[in-house]
Amino acid sequence: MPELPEVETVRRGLANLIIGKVVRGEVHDTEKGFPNAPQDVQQFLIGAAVTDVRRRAKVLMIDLSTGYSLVIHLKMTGQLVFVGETRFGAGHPNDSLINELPDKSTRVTLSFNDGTNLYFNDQRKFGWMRLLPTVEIPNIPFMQKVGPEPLSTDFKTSDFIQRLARRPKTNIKAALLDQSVVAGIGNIYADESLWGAKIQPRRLVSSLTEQEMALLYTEMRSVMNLAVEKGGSSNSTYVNAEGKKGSYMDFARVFRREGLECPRCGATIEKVRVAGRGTHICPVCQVI
DNA sequence: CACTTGACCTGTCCGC
DNA sequence: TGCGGACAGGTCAAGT
Repeated sequence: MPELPEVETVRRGLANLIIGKVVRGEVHDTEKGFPNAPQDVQQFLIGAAVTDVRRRAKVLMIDLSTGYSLVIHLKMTGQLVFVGETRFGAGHPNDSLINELPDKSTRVTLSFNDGTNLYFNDQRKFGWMRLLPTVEIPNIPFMQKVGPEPLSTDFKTSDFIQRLARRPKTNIKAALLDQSVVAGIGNIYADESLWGAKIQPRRLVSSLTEQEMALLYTEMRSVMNLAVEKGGSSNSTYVNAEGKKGSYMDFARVFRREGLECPRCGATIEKVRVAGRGTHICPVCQVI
């Protein structure tokens, strides 16, 4: 799932579904001891009510009435799937989840006292979930170094340009993926934003003009806004617990469109490797 | 120090 | 069909 728009979509769904619910029990896989020491789970999680669901960068926070929070990073393949007490009708995309979860990718199951469940699934096990005092969250290393929220009204073009300038000798794609520059951009929206600004991903940050960076700022925000509006991108059959499926991929201009026509100039989109990641470009309009 | 590369995992897809 | 390798919506540690 998860870049900023996907995590924000999960956040909105969870906020609608679990705020006010009380945690009845928690089962986690013993391999990595999620989400925390058993005594903390017993004391600060079981019996706690969910008071809020927040997001910072790609990190979700489920705040609890005990002053603790579940802090979650989905990394590459993490999912939070809510399964309600009401059966969906046959044929509904979520119908099968009721019988199929938990499955082998389920790392944590949270059960609520009304019989509903929230499953943290993560095929590749890169993701994590930690139970922490809410006030301690800003002190974890990730929060200490993460950059500003790109869609915040406080985040101006000049901030973007100044932050990019801290990484002059790296390429612009790596800089966009660097969470300390701006929070929440990942591989999909980096490629989409660079295409929008007609910037070749391998360009060194120091080679960009102020105009190019300003255009990139505008394109990046517009891509992120559209993606949030569309519920993010889904490349599998996964749908969230509200039955909504992210549709941004229907609007993607380059991402996973190699071999197809550039919607701007008609040239054939290519897939290359930049900053260690698969990277989609129009070789004609994203000039060196 | 800034920057790049591998490691962390499992599953899937693609070519032989 | 079987098998090896590349690759995947992210981040961190270790290397240059």
